[in-house]
Amino acid sequence: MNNRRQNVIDTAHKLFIDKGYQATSIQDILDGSGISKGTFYNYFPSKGELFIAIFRSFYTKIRHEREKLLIGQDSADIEIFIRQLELQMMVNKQSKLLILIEEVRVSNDEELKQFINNTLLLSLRWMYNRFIDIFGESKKPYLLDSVIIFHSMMTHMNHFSYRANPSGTPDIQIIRYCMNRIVRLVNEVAESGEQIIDPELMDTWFPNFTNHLDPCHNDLLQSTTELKKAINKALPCDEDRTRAIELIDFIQDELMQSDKPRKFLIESLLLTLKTGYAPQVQANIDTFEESIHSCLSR
Amino acid sequence: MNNRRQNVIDTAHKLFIDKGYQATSIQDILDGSGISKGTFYNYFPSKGELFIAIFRSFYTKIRHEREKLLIGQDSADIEIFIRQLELQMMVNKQSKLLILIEEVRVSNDEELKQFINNTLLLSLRWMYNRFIDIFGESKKPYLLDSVIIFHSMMTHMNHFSYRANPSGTPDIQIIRYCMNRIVRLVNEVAESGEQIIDPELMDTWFPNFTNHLDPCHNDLLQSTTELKKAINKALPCDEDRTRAIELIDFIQDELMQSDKPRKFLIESLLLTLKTGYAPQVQANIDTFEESIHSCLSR
DNA sequence: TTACATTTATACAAGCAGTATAATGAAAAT
DNA sequence: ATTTTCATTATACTGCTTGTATAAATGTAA
Repeated sequence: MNNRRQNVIDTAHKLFIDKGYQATSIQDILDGSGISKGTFYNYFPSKGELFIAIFRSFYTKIRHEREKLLIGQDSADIEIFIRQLELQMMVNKQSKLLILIEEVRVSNDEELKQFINNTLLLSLRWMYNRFIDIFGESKKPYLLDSVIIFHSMMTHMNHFSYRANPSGTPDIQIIRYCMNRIVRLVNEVAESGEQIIDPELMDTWFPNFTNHLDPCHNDLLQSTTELKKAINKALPCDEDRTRAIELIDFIQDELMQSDKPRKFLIESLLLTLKTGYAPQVQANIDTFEESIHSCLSR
Repeated sequence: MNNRRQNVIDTAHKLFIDKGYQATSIQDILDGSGISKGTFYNYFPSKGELFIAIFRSFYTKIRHEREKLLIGQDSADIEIFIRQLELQMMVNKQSKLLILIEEVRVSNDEELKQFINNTLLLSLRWMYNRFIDIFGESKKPYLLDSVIIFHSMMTHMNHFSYRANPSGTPDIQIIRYCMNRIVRLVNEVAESGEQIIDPELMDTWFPNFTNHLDPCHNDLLQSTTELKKAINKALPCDEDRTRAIELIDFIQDELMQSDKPRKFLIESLLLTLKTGYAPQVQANIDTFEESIHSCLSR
């Protein structure tokens, strides 16, 4: 039953937080959740996949909430971006995801390492795109450098601030501090023309996301982003728009996160989307549908 | 024989670089260096201690070379600091120390983790003191924030630049890029008065370096630094000065790195120092001698 | 040659991830 | 009502890990 499986996930998550991923043996998880070894390996093919299951649930949640904050807002508004970051930090703090990732990022499990690596890169790419929204296309050549610096700044200031005073500095203060720094930094490097890493190279960092994993996922990401942008422009800011975005997010998730995407679900939602909500963005929906079908027929 | 032991260290270092620390089993090291298990545990009490042995040799080297660059120079000169950073990056790159540390920093071995942690903090503290040299005492309240940002910036830009183009951006370019950023940043936060972490708190981050490890080491560090500063001021920039600094460094190392500091060596060197080289800095030498004796009589 | 230290080979303990299998139980289909 | 199906359990097993223990072999210096 799914309830039992979820219980194992929760128990393992607690144990991982308490003792660390490596230090938690499968036996610990069995004892903690009261199941047998057979059942465990019936639920998860390996300890690494269990971790991925934990991680995926939180990360999917973050992605959704994060996009929700953007609906109907000006994507160039820094305050929205700050709210998105705040949300991320909150989820990370409560689930201790970042601490666990640090540990797993260098574990023995090659598959797990690559998964984490990809997720971090995706997170970086999201931030890069948001920086383009905020600082404008003209600053593009300097925004990958800036994002890398911003990300590392946030991570480390957060780490040491927590260490200096566990109950101390509120997240928002660190975010604003880093944001103040990076705004100046972007203008500075744009003016002096200093560039270390060409953003074009970022795509080459996704080794198996674009290669061994279905290339269609890439198309899907592309068309989803485009479609959402179009909808945000075309539709007024109301319930319909919100619903449409939610539909699209659900379809994307089902296709990318699930092993066996439920075709009937997707077909139905797509129909709703086409007829009900968004006749104005027909072209984008067509592209979207195309990439969906190429995903389904892999 | 010491030669055999060193051979084991070298072999292990190679294996660690190739396969990673965790993935390298002791059996691999035995096979690689052609010794038996008994001999291994005769040389090193554990795999973790072997790692520390590897690490320590490189880090000691870095510390020495780094200080040598400062002899007879203006400690506020940014160019000297840049040269010191360049040196560090070179040694790290060639020995892949940083990559290994990343892995070990989150391993199961609690003792090893703490050792690495301490070393990183020492490195941060060194950088903080150098920042005080460079930016002046007046900027002190903002320099810990700045150092944390600078350090994380360097690490990550280096990481991603290597990833984007392994044979690419030379170290010096990244260092200068980060240095340009941080100079502006320091002035910026000093002007606006934004502070996240109070530098006073840094000392509380050394859990067992100041506690379970001899407190005398702290005194020793203090008096060594003071003495070297005094010598740099008092003596002309010649061979005598260089020799004196080298003597001091050797004594400090022998006391802090060796399990059984060779008392006769230290006594002898101290005498040389007192009579031969530095009669002008008697006061400092007295303090130095005091902390040496408190270290020896622990 | 004798005495001592180092090294080797090997067996061992306790732990790990993951596989395999026979027995149990309970719901579902006939 | 009986049989089939399927998840679950307990347990034994493989092959790996770090680290300990020990007797035999080797070298080395007095």
